[in-house]
Amino acid sequence: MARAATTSDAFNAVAEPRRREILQFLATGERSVGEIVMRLGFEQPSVSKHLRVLLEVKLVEVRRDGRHMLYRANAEAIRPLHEWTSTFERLWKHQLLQVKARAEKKSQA
Amino acid sequence: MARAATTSDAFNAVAEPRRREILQFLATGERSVGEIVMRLGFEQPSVSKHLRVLLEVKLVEVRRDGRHMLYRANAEAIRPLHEWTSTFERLWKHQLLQVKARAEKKSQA
DNA sequence: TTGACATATTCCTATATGGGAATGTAATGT
DNA sequence: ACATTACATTCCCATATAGGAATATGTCAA
Repeated sequence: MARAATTSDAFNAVAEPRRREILQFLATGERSVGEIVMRLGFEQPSVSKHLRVLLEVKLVEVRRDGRHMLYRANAEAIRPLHEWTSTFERLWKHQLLQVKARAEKKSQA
Repeated sequence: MARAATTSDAFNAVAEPRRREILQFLATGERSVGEIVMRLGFEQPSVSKHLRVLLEVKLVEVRRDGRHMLYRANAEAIRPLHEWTSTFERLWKHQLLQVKARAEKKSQA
């Protein structure tokens, strides 16, 4: 088997850095494709293709306004990622304390 | 260009579901490859290969114990993901309230 | 040394990508 | 009807998988 499709879930969709940039820009509000192109400086077809992927996994939603397509982030679809990473929160806080403890022990010696 | 390498960063590495399963299992403590194989039921070479990817992006660390290789999660490497998703937290809370508000308005009508 | 155990690597292949370039489609103004 | 604006889609291609099978490497025990 090959790698899972980018459209298979939010995890795969946001693996692409440009899609993350687009999402973060959309987090500031509804934007047209042209505004995204202007702001991020990607090629227009590239932006459209990335938006399509984001749309398929419901990370964004669209509505038409004349000839403009207005995209907005659907934050709800990012929650699963947030929750998955949260299961490690306890762990990294713990690990940070250990690192600190070792550092302090060293500075004493 | 093709898709970015799975080893290019934590985002790409955790896009693969089996790697997420491995990481979550390792969050419960240090484990040998054999224990991971037993617990998750993947082929041993598959586990080794996934661990290699996780290792390259520093999502796990290893130490040898006799013929066993003991892997552990490095939670610190997951933090960037957590923080990225956190930037949308405000947004989804807001969006949830909107959904609720609409629902209540409807039930009144 | 030999064998058994634990893990890693290599080879193979089907498949999905992301960018570039070109083209298609939809909506508006005149 | 036609030109223009705003997006979307298609075609092409180099590249990186993930799994399966087989094999290599490393460690210990007798």
